[in-house]
Amino acid sequence: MNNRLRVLRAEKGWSQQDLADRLEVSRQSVNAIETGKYDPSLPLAFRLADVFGLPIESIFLRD
Amino acid sequence: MNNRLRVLRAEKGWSQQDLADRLEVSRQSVNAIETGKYDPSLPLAFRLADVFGLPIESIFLRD
DNA sequence: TCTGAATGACAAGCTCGCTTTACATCAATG
DNA sequence: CATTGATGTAAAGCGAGCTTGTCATTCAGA
Repeated sequence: MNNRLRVLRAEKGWSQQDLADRLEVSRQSVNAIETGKYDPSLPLAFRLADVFGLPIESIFLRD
Repeated sequence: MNNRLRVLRAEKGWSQQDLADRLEVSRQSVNAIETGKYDPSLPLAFRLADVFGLPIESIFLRD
């Protein structure tokens, strides 16, 4: 799964730690997801959608 | 996470095995997700969205 | 009745998602 | 320089997601 997290986070001007705090996960988790090490769980994907105010399908892309 | 899988599957007239085949997962996984034992991974949630032709957010509900 | 399809559930085992802790690199700023 | 903030990465550990295999129950139909 490809994702647009890095771009979306940059648009908000947030550090990985800022985003991690909003999501209530560790900074390493944010980093691992951004760098494509693994996909987030479904609940975490929903929290990302909420934080960015976007549907899940516009943050994560099939492929 | 609450989900509407049981209803959606019934609308299609599919057995758990039918849905499992389309998703390429085991019948036990479909059953476990329907009965709320755990949430699907994000890639599997995308496959469910594709199979039902619906956005993820209309299949899985925050809660 | 008997059989087969559908469902629910359990166990063991593997990998993935996430944690904490820790260390290294790089850029900017004093 | 020395420091600080942001980022990348790694290791160990735990629970979640998914597998195969198996068994029990229910219900429709020959």
